[in-house]
Amino acid sequence: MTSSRDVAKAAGVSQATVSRVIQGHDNVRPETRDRVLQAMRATGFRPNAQARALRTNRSHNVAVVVGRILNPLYPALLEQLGAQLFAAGYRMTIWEAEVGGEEAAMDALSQSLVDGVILTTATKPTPAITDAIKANAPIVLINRTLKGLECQQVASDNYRGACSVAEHFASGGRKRPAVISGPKGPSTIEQREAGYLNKLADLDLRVPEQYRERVTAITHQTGVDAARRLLELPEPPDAVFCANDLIAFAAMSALKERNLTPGKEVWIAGYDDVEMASWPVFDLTTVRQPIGAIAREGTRLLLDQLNGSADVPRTTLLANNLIIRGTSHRRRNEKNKDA
Amino acid sequence: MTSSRDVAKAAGVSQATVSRVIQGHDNVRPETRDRVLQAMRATGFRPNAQARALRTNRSHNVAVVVGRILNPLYPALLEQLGAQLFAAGYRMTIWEAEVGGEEAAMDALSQSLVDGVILTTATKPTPAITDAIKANAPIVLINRTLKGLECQQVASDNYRGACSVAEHFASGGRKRPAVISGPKGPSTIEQREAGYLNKLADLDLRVPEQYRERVTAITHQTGVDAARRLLELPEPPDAVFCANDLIAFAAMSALKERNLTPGKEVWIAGYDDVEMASWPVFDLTTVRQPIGAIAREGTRLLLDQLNGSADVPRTTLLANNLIIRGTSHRRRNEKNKDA
DNA sequence: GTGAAAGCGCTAACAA
DNA sequence: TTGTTAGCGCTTTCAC
Repeated sequence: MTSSRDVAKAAGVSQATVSRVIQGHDNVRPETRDRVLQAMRATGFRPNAQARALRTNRSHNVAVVVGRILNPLYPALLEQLGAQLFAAGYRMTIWEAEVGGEEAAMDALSQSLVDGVILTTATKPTPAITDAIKANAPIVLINRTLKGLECQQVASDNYRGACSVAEHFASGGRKRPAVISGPKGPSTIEQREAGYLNKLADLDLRVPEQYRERVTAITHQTGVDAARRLLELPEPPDAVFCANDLIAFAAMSALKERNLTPGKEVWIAGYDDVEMASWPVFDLTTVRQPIGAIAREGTRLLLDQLNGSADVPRTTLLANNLIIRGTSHRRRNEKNKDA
Repeated sequence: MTSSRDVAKAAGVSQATVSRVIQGHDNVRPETRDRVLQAMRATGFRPNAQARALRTNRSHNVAVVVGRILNPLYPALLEQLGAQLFAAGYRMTIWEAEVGGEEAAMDALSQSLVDGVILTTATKPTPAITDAIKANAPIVLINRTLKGLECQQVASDNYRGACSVAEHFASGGRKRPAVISGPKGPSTIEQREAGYLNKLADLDLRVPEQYRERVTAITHQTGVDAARRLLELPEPPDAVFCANDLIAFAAMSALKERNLTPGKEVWIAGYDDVEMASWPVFDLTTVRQPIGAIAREGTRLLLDQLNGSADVPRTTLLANNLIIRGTSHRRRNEKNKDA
């Protein structure tokens, strides 16, 4: 490993000058700079990032904490986050919450391994989180929000997104709407459930207890089971809103078992608009989250904080879009009703 | 930020002793150790990982380079890799090859930012890769292999896996097998195609040119298009082997368009056995890759190299398993034929 | 415009 | 068992 000292020797300058060239300072005579660059190339020099990080107390590394990375929403989110951070000169390290990644990320923060943390799946304000935020550490919550936490939070408006599903069901003449919700905890799930049920109530559609299913873990199997329970009822629902697309796909499996066609006897709607939702086999009505915008805004807020230009902490909610596809169909003369 | 020096002062010992306690050396009197630990807690001390990394020249960080993270195979692979590395005391940074991540990861390696690199989607020996390997840098290729590269490589045996599909098709009485292959380059794709075609030839089943489709990018749409072209032929194939599960799902979409049932008129097989393949809606015959074993073996080889106990570079191929599901069905009396 | 010198927070000889 | 000391490779005053 050649160091800046070696380069200095080779170029016949001081090590400090090499450092200036590395950083692109303009107070170096062009001729000198060229000589140094030459020497760098000749020696195959690469500045040691650890040393720089130690000196500047900046690692240019951001930790992103995710939940089960197998949910296709997260890869999409990560891709966006990675691109945003990369563009800003940061690297992204990924930490899985399920295996203690959340605490580990906070640890990394206090060890100066990462400059900031983006939490995408925070479900409760653990001591690790609240302590760090109290210490004014650069932490941003995206996707899921947490009430009463004094930090920047960015999510999509899951409540209103779910409302739009309720309206869609109602305007489509659905009389027995049901819901398959997810685990208690994640704000996303809770708000979708609340938005859907409240809006339906506004529209004079009560959702009885037996039409309210809940999976405790988001897997295909649990989704299928929940949907089966609904379909086995004496009077099955004629529309099912699912906590997310994965559950909706599972519900479609359950319909298929009974030779029911989504969009005919039973309408189905999901949430997220993961890529698969648009595949012809699924053609799923769902609510699209502005993943790109969430990632962009979250990154921006974190970088602002790192640059000291932090705004006052607030929760930003971005608008969602109902995407109507084949699993729910409005009759033609109703098209104007819900403009 | 409190440093080890602060702790030393608080505990009334030298900074070196604090360092010993941090590292768990046993040549510290228990009483002294306790005093130091006490002081650590009191001051909220966290050792600075950058400083340690600079000193030891070990970052305990491994870069994993992936391709399009949206292919569900990669999240699964990453999850396994992350768990393995975490268990060994390493963190994982993820780099996307598509946005220059491969070069960037090599850069990070030469900057001592990461201790090693795991490439999951290497398609050709770029100068960055070959130079690094020539310099004996800790680099391991998994999933995709590269001929003639002097480093540890771990993959599943895609050639033989594809052979088993060919045998399955043949023993099921398929007469007009086709293939939808993927982009040229990735060893996985090429070997699947070769294994399938060669084995079919062995079995006296030639695959004519018009039965050999190829998508240039792995997306649902390109897969649908390729499958359509096959189905529009005067005499369409009665079995299609797809480069991976994503393409197979797309082929199923194309069948559905024409009201064909996968497993009846046309058999479909994929590759990877991503989670969705087992969903009732797909119920896809496919070849399961031993993702866990690949991750485990790849991690082991990298860590060996980091510990100086490196073996001679070789390419390890792990066995794959044909998973027969609903998109291909053998008649009962043929069940024994291909034991 | 350039160099000398101090030091980021830690590890690891070496001494005692 | 503990302390002293010398750096790891860089950035950043402060002189000149």
